[in-house]
Amino acid sequence: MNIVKNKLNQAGIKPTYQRLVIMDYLEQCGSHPTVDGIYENLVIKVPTISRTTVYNTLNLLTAESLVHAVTITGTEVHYGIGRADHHHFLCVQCGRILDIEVNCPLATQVPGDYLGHQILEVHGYFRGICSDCLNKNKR
Amino acid sequence: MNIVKNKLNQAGIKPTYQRLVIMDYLEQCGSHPTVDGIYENLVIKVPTISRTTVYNTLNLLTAESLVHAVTITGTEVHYGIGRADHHHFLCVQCGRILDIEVNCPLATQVPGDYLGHQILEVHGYFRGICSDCLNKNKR
DNA sequence: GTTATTGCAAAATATTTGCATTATA
DNA sequence: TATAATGCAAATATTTTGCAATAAC
Repeated sequence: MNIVKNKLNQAGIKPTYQRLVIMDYLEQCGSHPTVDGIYENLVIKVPTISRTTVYNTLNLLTAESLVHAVTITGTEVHYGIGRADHHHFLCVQCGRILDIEVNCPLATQVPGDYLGHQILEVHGYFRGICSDCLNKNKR
Repeated sequence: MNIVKNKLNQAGIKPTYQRLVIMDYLEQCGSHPTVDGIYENLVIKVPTISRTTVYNTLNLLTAESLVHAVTITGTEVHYGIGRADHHHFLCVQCGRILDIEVNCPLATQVPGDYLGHQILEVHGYFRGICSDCLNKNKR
């Protein structure tokens, strides 16, 4: 929890209790939860927490690049720890989002130039069926 | 307009007047409009058209791969003509979405395998400032 | 003429905003 | 204690759904 506090301090973000638990949950859960997923998990331990604060906090943390937003489903936004210096895989069967590493020619030189356009970010969204679901389907 | 009609017929989709004008608009407009953008443009010429029909039609055309959905903004869904066999660039200044061609190692072998996960689709989302906006900024 | 499509209204879902209360440094 | 963050309620935005009227072949 102190590590999380330091991260917020270093980014110049006031480490309130709510921000600490939200950031800590993101680090611990090991997946890419939605606002509602985060809220539903935290409200058990912190009954006074509100969806508004979860929204506020994630917008702030995203702006400061402590977390990244994943819009691969097209419905709710999912959030992950750290900058989006990797890509994302959505399992269309179980809905899980996995981090994946790919060397995309343009991703490796961001920020870069493409036909006169200045590229600042690259997000690779991969859709398919994860290995767990493939195994379940075989049985 | 007859070309559009043939496309729908070939896909086994009944070519109603609404579907024809929606598909035709997508082909003609040369950009990636939202449902609302399509609706607002068409309702001038076709006052009886409804948002529901635009939603219905785009969901159908997407399922049949005649159009592709672009979720790069994280808010509304944008739509483009044809399969998503290319990637997309969002200008964060003017909001325009451009098609771009990139040879991503994984994209070139879709469907493919990545660490046991079966990849069916790849969507590359690039964010930055388009050449037009860069030029405007210089002046 | 039968079946599928359209379009209205309402519902469902996701996110933002206004503002009074509360907690932080 | 002054300022910023929280959290409730309401508003906004996007998309889906139920169903009666309509159009397609």
